Amino acid sequence: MQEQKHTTTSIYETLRDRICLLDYPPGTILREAELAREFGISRTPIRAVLQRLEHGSLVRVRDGVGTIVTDLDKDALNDIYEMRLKMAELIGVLSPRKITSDDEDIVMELLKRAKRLKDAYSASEYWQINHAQHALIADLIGNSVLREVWDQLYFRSARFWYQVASKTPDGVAQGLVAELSEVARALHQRDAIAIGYTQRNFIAFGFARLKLALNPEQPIS
Amino acid sequence: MQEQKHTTTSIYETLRDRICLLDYPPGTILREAELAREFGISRTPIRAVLQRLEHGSLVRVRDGVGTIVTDLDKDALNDIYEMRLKMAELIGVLSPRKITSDDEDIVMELLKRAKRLKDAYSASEYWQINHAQHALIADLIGNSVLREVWDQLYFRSARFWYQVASKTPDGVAQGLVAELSEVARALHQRDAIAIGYTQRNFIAFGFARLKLALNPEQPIS
DNA sequence: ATTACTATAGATGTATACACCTTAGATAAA
DNA sequence: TTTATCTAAGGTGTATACATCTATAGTAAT
Repeated sequence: MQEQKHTTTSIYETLRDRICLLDYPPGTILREAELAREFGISRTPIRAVLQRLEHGSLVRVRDGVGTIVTDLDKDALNDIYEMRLKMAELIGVLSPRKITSDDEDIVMELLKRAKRLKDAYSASEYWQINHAQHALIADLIGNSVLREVWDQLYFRSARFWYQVASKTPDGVAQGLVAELSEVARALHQRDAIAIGYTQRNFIAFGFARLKLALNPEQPIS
Repeated sequence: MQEQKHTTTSIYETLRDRICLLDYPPGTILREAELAREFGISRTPIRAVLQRLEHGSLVRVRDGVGTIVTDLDKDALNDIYEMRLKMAELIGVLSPRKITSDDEDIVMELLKRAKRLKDAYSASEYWQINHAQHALIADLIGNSVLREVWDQLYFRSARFWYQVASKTPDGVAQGLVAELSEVARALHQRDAIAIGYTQRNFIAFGFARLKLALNPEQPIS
């Protein structure tokens, strides 16, 4: 179909984003032959990509059936968020890299975009800003292992958070502005620990909203 | 060669252990065709195994060259141990599973074996006891994400520790007895947090010995 | 009507031929 | 002697045919 511009990494990112953006909702069955046709390559490199996605717990490959986009039960969701909270606290502790004024510039630009988002919400724009913020903070992490874990957990939880976001756009846009404002302040003070705690708090906030959205019948007991 | 008893998972574990036990030292080049011949299968499933090992950072696949067993520079080693210390502290915090008397029985058995090891050292026996202890503690971890990270970091650092162990067998055998004794006491008191802190301390102790072994010229400043 | 079995369609798993990439050694020019 | 280039050997990457597994729908027996 396409002009062979695809590399395995780009295909990986494409499929990962489709899963995170719920183009492939949980339970979707991906077929290797179908994907191979779409990207104009054979099944072999597609299989490598799917194995990589499986390693990130985004899909499960089942012999004779297909590659199924994973779902998260309440326990798994709890485990992921519990860990994200703890990892956030480590960001500023494990020898982060030095914060520069370039970092400030980037986050100020994102803040502008987020403020515009409050007036005119766009799901894809929200996603992109979120992504850019994540990339910025991940880049501050000095410890390579922590960065890997931080990254994986972000993509593992993204789509469930995104599901909530699309339901209450006003609230999340406002939340994003608040988050970026705090990050901007912390960057200005060159305070990496504050960055981590900011992340911790907004992850906790997001988790609370997520639980509320998933159990709408149960008020906070 | 073999009678096709191999499954991809068993081959993965075989190669992983060969790397950890330094049968394949860092820098070793693994060739897909060679491995395929050894296990009596084609290159295709071998490639899947090697990709899995690459995800665990035990090898790097280089086009046109081969699959190279990774080495660790000082920074990477630091990052891994820094994280292991922090993960250990979380073991007892993130809702561990209930400790039973079965756990006690297992560790007491391991302790007996470790004590015998002090008289007659055997590298493979040391390795097996260490493995069993790791499996026992990993099984106590309630949070599935933490368990994954804990597991991966264990295998990622194992061979470097093992390298030191083979040089000073007496010290490590004695250290293993001390570690298992503390674990036994913590298990007896049903104190999961103590388990985590015990692990943290022995990891720190091991890291100090590791650094000493890697920089023998530099005394502790 | 229900249940157990069977056949079949379609998916992933595997084997293999070929394409492309990397590197070392040979070779020729300076 | 040194250096630059070329060539060939041997590695991983890809395409494709075939083997095997799974689930479903149809069919026959109870």
